[in-house]
Amino acid sequence: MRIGEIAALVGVTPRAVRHYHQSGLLPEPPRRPNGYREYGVRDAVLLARIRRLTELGLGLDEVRDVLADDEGRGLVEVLEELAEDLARQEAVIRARREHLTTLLTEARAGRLPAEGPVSPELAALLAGLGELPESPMAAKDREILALLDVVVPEEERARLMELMHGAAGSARELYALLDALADAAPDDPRVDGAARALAAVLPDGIAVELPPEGSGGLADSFFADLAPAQSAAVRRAIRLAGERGEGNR
Amino acid sequence: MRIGEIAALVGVTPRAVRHYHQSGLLPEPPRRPNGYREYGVRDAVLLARIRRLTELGLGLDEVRDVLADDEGRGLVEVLEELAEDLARQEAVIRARREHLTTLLTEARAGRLPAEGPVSPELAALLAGLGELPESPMAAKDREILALLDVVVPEEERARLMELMHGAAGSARELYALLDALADAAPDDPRVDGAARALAAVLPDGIAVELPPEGSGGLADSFFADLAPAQSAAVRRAIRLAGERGEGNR
DNA sequence: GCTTGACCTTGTCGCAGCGTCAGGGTTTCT
DNA sequence: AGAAACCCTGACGCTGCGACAAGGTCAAGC
Repeated sequence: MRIGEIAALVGVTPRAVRHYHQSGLLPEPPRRPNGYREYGVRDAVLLARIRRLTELGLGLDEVRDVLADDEGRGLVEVLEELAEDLARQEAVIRARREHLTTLLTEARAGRLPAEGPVSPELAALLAGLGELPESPMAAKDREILALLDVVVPEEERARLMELMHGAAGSARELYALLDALADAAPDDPRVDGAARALAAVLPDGIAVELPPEGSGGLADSFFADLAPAQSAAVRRAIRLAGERGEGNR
Repeated sequence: MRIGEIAALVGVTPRAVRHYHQSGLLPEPPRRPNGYREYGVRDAVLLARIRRLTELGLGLDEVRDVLADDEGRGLVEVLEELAEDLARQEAVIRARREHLTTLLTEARAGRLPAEGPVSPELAALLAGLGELPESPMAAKDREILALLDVVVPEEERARLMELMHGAAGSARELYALLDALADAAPDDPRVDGAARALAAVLPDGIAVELPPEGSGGLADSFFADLAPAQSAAVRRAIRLAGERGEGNR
């Protein structure tokens, strides 16, 4: 048989057969005078074995090991390992799939968050915020929330989103207050009002959960991303909430 | 933030971030005087989006498309496509896993066929053959059966194995008869007896199902792989069964 | 001042399992 | 005789980074 025949017979491509030769899985058969490879039954038998093993999901080097082993002792080990591997893979895929289907039903039912697919918790929060008037601050806030969604470890996500739900009611006014500060100076008289309003919805302990300022990292970048007056308002709000927390304790 | 910080924040490696730069997924941020990249909040937001999407299983170019699209229209399409893909993958993996677990229980229960993992049908047949005395012909037959197991399409496998089950009863004697011909000449008187015995268990129509001789391919290789007298016996057996089939019709 | 260690930079190779050219020769059918 | 269908070797491509190499930079401790 020539390479095309044996390949078709066993159900692989000629290229794959050559590849197996190259990687030493299948010995090179004798050549005809014209240089063509000439295969016999034992090659087909071996190739079929290779195919069965690769179809199970073994890598080529594992196949080589199993074939070399000659006695099924090693095979069982490899198969067990493979079974575990497949179990893991299936779990991953199923999780992805479930996530995906919920996302898809959400997306088809109404809107999907423009920030891309997010955790169910955050999706609920964003849906609760609903349709707010056009607001740069709101947009920024949604982005930050989506970022936190990735940053915060899963265990704490629920708690965090709980806190946010408390603030959701006054979201519209807070956004308006902060938007008004977009072009204001840091000592604008409206900064104080915005800070108080914001502090009212912040949880008491928030100051200690945040890394101190100036230590680099996300917090500083966050403030740098806001307009000066906005940044001042948020900073003051956090300080207020922090002092209130200490007073309570 | 420097690259290590943003990477840790979002939960990827610095290498991945650079890779996203290279492939245009994430714009290069400004550099500090020393050449370090300096990231801001918007980069983190974008990177988090990328991570969410890749975690769903999208490829990087799909991520790019989705991000460029800016409106979720394309996203839904991509997600649907991905969902189908995942469904297929899961099916494949589950099938593999089931096959694997049956194989493993078989292997642990007693023996697994030395030919490697085979279809359940063939496994049953081989188990039925049981422990035969040491026989080169038996070994060759098992190899050929394992080959056929891969060659024959799934629909016909059951039928084929049925036929083989009919012959399993007389397997021991047939192997002995053929083994005896290993070093015999093609005109050895024992060829005739072996041919008759073999023909008795062959199905009537077999001659027409086989490709004609000399047409190349598996059949010729098969005969070439046998000793001359063995090959003569098998050929004659097939002819006998064929004539008997015609006579009956 | 000097070293150490933890960062950062660019650039390159490697990986699994083949698919897919490119650039040639052979066989076979018409 | 020409076209179609095979075969050969050799080389690059693909995915999503990991893992070097061969440096520069910065903060801390001696």
